[in-house]
Amino acid sequence: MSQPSRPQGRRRRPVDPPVIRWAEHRRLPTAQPRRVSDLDFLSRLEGLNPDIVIVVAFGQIFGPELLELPSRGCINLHASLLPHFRGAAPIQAAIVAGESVTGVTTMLMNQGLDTGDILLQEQVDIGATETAAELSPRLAETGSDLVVQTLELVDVDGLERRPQNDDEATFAPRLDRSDGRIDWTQSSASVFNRVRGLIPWPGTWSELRGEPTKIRWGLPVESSNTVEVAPGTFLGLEDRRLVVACGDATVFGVERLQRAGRTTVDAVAFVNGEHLEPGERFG
RNA sequence: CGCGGGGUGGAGCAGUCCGGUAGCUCGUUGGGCUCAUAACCCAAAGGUCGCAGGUUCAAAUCCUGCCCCCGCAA
Repeated sequence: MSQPSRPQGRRRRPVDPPVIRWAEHRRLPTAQPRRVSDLDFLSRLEGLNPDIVIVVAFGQIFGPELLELPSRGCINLHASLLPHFRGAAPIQAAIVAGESVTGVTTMLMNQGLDTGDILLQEQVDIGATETAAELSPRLAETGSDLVVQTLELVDVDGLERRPQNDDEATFAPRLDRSDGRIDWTQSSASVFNRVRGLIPWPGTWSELRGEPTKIRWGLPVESSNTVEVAPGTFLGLEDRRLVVACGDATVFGVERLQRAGRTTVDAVAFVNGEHLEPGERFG
């Protein structure tokens, strides 16, 4: 069961979610309810008389009828160490926040947003330069193991449920394109966390000469030029990096960037092609 | 038929509206300068202007068709 197939890509063709393709390939029954509260869908599910329902990255809110349908409840795998980073984008939020550790959690679902009692939890380290694109599959791997463990414990009634401490809750709301806008007044470390946390989507960008320019990759660099200039100011090319002033007297070295409609290029090519001069500002 | 941008020496781009010798910043090669250099100076090589057809005395530029890449959108 997954979300309805939605138009995707440049041609706007409806594309089946991967889970649906996987299941159909194996001749397994599928369902793609527009809303899980649909009566048709609920009655179909009821007919299966499920013991348990496993939910991973599904994106729809479950109503009480559905939550109470399986005899042993609905279990959700969430890609964070709850109660931290409740919500739609926990992986990205952990990186953007500069965390060095995150993890996966299985919980017994209730009506709140990722507020159910915790069943099992496992930590996963975040690499110092790791991107969300790299961390996601690692969490998926650990998470799938955790789901299996959880089910094994359910089988022998060996699960303990631990309520979440709501006072420690933080939130990771659904991302959109505006989250990718770089705030150069932040430190270069924060800029870096955003750049790597939002790969591959929505990506980070900044305005240059009135047009959005994607900042594909870069690193905080040593400040050889601590002069007081406005954040976002292009300081020059250093070590093949496009050096931009950030907050707290730090500087960020952009390595790859992309203008709208153009391909991604390295910093040297960008400066050559755009005839970018020191003093120009990103914003 | 979702909206839009692009394809020009090895790289990134300008030139296309308004047809008339292929241009810029780099890179490469050779030479010079220097204690030395990725710095500086001089010179050179390197391009079927995505493909095909059409219009024209003349097409990167105008017209038609096709191929490929990308941004937005999810």
